[in-house]
Formats: sequence, structure tokens, C-alpha cells
Amino acid sequence: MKIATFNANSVRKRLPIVLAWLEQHKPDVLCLQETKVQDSEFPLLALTPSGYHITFRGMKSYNGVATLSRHKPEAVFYGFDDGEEPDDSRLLRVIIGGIPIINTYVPQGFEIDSPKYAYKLAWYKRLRTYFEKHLSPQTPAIWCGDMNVAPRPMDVHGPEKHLNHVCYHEAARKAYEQTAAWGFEDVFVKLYPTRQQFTFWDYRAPSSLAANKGWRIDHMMATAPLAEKCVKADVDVEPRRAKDPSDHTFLWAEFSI
DNA sequence: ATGGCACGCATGGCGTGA
Repeated sequence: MKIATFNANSVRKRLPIVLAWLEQHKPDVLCLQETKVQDSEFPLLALTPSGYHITFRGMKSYNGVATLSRHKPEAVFYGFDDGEEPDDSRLLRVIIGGIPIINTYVPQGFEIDSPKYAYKLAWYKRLRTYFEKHLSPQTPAIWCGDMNVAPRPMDVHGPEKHLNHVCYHEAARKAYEQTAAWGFEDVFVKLYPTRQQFTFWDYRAPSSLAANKGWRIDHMMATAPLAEKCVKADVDVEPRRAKDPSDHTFLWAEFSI
């Protein structure tokens, strides 16, 4: 099973890139974030020729998640179900072949003294509770998406400059680690523990890609029984170099199941 | 030290992203 994740930064703007990537790499599942489109406007027709089943939930302008799959999901769950705001434009769980696949677009947080940052930290706590409620660390499950956290110093260019950045600040890294510690392992790190590989390069510094000044903030996580079956994983930088790119690129993994 | 680019939209500027 091959599964990929991609923050598209508008699925409508990125249709050519998404369609080409599906055609070339033929993943079983592709999780998209920041689709930036409400459901009534989702470009279903444009994606139909790909042959993928498409599960999506979005809102106007911001956020939005979609999961494309070769096989139709057996079940679909939108957002949190803890009685608070479901935030269903950021959390999507589908079951495919008996395996839960959780697609998340974790809040970015703006600035560390912003209420948005407190919301991000709380979001990670809610997500751990969600895992406890719906999953088991002893059975196969995947959690992937834009986590908006660079977990290790090597996961961001110039970490010393970003200690107060919401994607590297200690509290954000701790929140991410404590959620993953429920029972998810980063399969890219498992395969390449010492390799520096970013998944995001800022648009605003036009040289960021050429200078490789990026962040590794998109992650592919698996519970132990699945992580041990991960045979390949990689980041495909090519779509970031394409015309009209997203600021993120694709991360994928293959499991021998 | 600062800002830079891209996207969507009750669009000639703003909120958001990271």
C-alpha cells in the first residue's frame, strides 16, 4: 500500500500538479490539506478522470482536507467528536481495507502569544484524546498531513533563529511529541534517521528552494504493526520546482501489506 | 532587522499562511 500526503495550498490551483502526480506515482491513497474550497465548489469533475474516490470537507477560503483513494472507504468520519467545535476542515478519518487513515491539517498558530497558538496546542491534546477513543497502538493505523511542527533541530533551516516560531517553539514540539507518543512512529525518520529533508519552502524568499531553506513539517506516521512494514518512504521535491507550485511538496510511504 | 509571495474573496485591499 502506497500512501502520500500533500498540502496543496488550494486544490483548484493545484489540479494539474495533483493529477500529474496521481498518474505518475499511482498511490493507493493521497491525503490533501489546505484545499481552500467549500464542498459545493470542490472540483470533483476535474478529478473524476483520475478514477479515485474522493472524500472531502472544506470551507470558504481557508483550511480544507480531502482524501483520494483507489478503493472506496468503508467508513468516513469528519472532524472531532468530543462535543467541542468539530473543526472538520482540518481532520478527516477514512477506513480503507480495515486501516484507519487520519488526515490532518494542524493549525499553524500565527505567533506564540496569539490565541491561535493556544488553539494549536489544545488541538494536539484533542487529537491525542481522539486517537485514544478511536484507535489502538497495537493495530494498523496511519496519521499523516501538515502537522505544522518541525520536530527536531535538523528539520528546520537555522533552528536557532526559530526558537520562537510557532512551528518550532518548544511547546509546539512537545505537543506534537506527546500526541505522537500515544503510539505513532514517523516512518520517514525510521527509514532515514539522519537525513535532512524538508517538505516546505516559503514562497516569500524566492531563493528558499535553491538555497534549501525549508522546513520538514509534513509527516507520515504509522502505528507499530504498520511502521514495521514500511519498506519505502520519500519526499518528492519535483512538484515544488514545477510551474505554479504549492509551497509544500509530496511525502509518501509504501507498506508491504 | 525586516520583508519577501501566493491564495481567496461581499476583491482596487485584507486576512491568512509558516
